[in-house]
Amino acid sequence: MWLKKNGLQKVLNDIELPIVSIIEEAQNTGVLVDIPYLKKLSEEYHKKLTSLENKIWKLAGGEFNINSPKQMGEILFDKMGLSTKGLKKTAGGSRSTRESELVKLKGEHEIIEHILAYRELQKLLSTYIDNIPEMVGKDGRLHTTLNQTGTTTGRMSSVNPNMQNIPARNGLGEAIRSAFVAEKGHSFVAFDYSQIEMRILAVLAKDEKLINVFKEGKDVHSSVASFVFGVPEDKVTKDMRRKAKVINFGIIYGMGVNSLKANLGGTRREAQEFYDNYFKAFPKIAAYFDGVKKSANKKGFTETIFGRRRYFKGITSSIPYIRSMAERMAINAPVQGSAADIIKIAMKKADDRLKTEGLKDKAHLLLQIHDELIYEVEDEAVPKVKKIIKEAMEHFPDIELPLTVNVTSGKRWGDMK
DNA sequence: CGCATACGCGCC
DNA sequence: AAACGGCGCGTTTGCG
Repeated sequence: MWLKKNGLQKVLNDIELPIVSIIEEAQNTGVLVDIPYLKKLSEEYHKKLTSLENKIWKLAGGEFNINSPKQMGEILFDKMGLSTKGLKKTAGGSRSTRESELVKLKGEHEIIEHILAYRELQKLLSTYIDNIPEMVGKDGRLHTTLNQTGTTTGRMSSVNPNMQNIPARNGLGEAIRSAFVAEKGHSFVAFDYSQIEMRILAVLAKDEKLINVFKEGKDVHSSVASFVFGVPEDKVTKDMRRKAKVINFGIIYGMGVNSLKANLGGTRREAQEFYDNYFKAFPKIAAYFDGVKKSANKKGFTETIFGRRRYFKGITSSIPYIRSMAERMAINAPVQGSAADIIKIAMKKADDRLKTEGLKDKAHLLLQIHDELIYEVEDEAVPKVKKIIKEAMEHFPDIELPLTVNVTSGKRWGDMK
């Protein structure tokens, strides 16, 4: 009754319920882990960690707990007298020692680079390398728990361990991903939506310019740069594209002028001008954001394309900080949530296709990582599976622009092409 | 001793 | 490079 009243029956029936068993299967399947590989990595990294620890203690002129931000602040700013000018405070009012602040001190003392290197290794060892082997089951596979309704926006989450935040970016991260391997005679096949949140923004805002960028298969950052800077596409410089990328990325999080300035560098004026030019180039997006805020303020919730709601506290607050935060959440929720809806629907469609094609026992879903599905597939079935799952994920005839899926495969998660 | 926070940091 | 939106988790620290 309550669901019907809130118009969420379809979200439950058409999106969530059909994937309950699919998620359960993925959990039961698990991911095969190369434990000896992790043990070797652990030894290697622990050696480096110890060496860095000694170097840091030497430069600091004494031993302390490098893992303690409190002690780190006292050493750097009190004992060693490094400048705190322009450094951010933590939420609790202490001098922050997070990476973004420490890099500002790189020129002041060589200890900084060693601290950053230590932090990176410590994080990888404690969270992943030394932890994961203990969680691997008797079957040699790691079985995460995927929380289907773990977030306010509609995304899933993953716990014990969180398989959605396994390192991916830097060189060391790749080394960790390589610990996850496909069964003999199988490969990983990964399908990821390209720029899905920008595409959803284009759809939600009904912005023909942005919709056309995707219809024509153009590079979204270069195209947006061309519109915002008012130059032809072949005159878009590297720096223009970089700036457009920052604003494209920030816009779906409800970014304001201040955070744009912080992220672009330069003066407030320049940031304001760039910000204004963006919304001048995309007036439909400005109008859409305005409408979302107004509607959230009036109704107390936002909706995704498929009717999933998120309710907000603070959207009517008179405290600017509280209200701005709620407004940023309100801007982001339909975008992030619609993407979550789409991939959940795609999970069901992909599963149906595997069944009708008789491939259900040759391809198993392992993970969903927000805009990406990862399967383990029998080698001989890989080409067929690539084709049909890509099709299933891209087939959204009611969405008025193409949803593009990139496909990669490999024997190790850290080595996908 | 266990538990809750603060902090920092991994992912999309 | 970081991180406005969304998460989970390890370590430290302070408290009961």
